[in-house]
Amino acid sequence: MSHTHVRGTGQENWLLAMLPDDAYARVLALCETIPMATKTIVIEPDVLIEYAHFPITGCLSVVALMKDRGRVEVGTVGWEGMSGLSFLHGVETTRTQCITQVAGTMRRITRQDMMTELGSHGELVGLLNLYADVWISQIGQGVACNGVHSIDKRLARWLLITHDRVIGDVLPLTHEFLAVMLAVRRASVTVAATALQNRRIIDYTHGKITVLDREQLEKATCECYEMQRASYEKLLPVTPD
Amino acid sequence: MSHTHVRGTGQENWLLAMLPDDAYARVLALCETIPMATKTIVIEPDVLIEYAHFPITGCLSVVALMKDRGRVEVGTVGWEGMSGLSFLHGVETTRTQCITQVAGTMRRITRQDMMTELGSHGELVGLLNLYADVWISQIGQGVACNGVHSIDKRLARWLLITHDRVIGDVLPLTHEFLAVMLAVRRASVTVAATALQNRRIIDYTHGKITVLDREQLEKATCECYEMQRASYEKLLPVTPD
DNA sequence: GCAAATCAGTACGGTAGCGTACAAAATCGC
DNA sequence: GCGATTTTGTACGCTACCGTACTGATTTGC
Repeated sequence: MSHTHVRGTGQENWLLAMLPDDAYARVLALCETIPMATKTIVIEPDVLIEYAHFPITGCLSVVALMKDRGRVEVGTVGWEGMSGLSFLHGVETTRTQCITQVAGTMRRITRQDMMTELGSHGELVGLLNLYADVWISQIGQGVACNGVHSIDKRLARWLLITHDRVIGDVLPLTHEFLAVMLAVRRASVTVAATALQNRRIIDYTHGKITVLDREQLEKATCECYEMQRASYEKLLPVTPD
Repeated sequence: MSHTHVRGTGQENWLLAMLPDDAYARVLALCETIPMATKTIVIEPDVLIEYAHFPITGCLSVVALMKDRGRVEVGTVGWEGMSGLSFLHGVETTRTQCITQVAGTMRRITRQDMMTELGSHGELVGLLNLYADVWISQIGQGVACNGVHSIDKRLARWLLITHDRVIGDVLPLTHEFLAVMLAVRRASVTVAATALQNRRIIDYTHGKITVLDREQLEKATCECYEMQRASYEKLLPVTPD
């Protein structure tokens, strides 16, 4: 494991794992644990949010839908976070879509159970507050990065972020999908990815990108990855392993 | 007033104005009301936040500082909002800078008074929760917009956002400053601004941009302005005037 | 095992925006 | 009012990325 690598255990979502025992038991009893297939839409824009999702493996993507049918990723949610953060703020719809990016196992809780839990006990509220702060930092850095950095660097950042959120070194992602996430042409992704492959930093076959040399990948990206990672570590100290 | 135009009264910050009388009196007693000069830095990255600021007139800008000394605006705070939103989440530092963009009058409250207020009473917490949700929507749309829209459109959006936050139609902004905010060259701003001026949509002399035809300006921008405005209006219903 | 579908490689002209530079115009300090 | 400073106008070659399109490679479905 690289020194800067933050990885989930694949056993439990971080927010849930950090709950004290009694709160954990209480919240877990409200959750359903389900497999989530790629491209499942878990939140539609401006539609009452049905569930909050806590990924254990796999990850979700928060996506802004543009009028011209364009789509741009705003942020990524993995084992460290939750979809439906609006619930924390007492809001039950959002203007962005949330879609499964990498299939995995997730716990989900209904809107009503979530609102009841948040209204009656403070443990989860405290953790979600920390997560909200991190989320704001993340997407703030995303605004800046999308404004000024090249596709090469943004691709590397995106691979690192996803690598942090899956188990293993294989990311089930097509160039087409990456293009949507980075808001660039599919062809641009192919060019950037080919460059990384030629440098033996990644390898890929159809729909599967393998991270070969994470250290070099970190060197190939912009500062934004490090910023984003640091904002997690400030607030979400990783349990020793 | 244009049909889509949301403007402050210049008398009070919206978050404070929406407080019930007793809470308003209590919070106001904790605030200091001060003039704020352009370019005053109110929050430094990773430094303990001293105050939360509630603009009454003028506005603040949240800016990401890049390692190469580049700067990119993440979002804008005016009469509808507050700097130091982290306090809501129990966090006392942030990774972005907050700087005065347009001089004005603001109320400020110390970290300790703010934390005490948030911990002991719920009225302000409720409003800040709504504002946090709006803020997240705003910067999410900013991620998308910076990713895909042209400088022309982004400039128009930025002028509209600022116009919504100042009293009158004169925005005291130089091209140089706008360039930082949009993360583009100063020369690019001049070209885009000149085009708007030729169309009689704006006028400017050194450091002062005047909005002449707001309706056309709205037509010249991308959907992102409308999205951002809508997210305010959903949560912050404007008092009738 | 073969057809259909998906995914990846590559190319080419077009253009938005960059870095840089320099000069003109407006404003400020005194 | 005059020099110094700030702000704006404009130009030029350059690069990254776009839109589009076509081909080839791999996987999937049956």
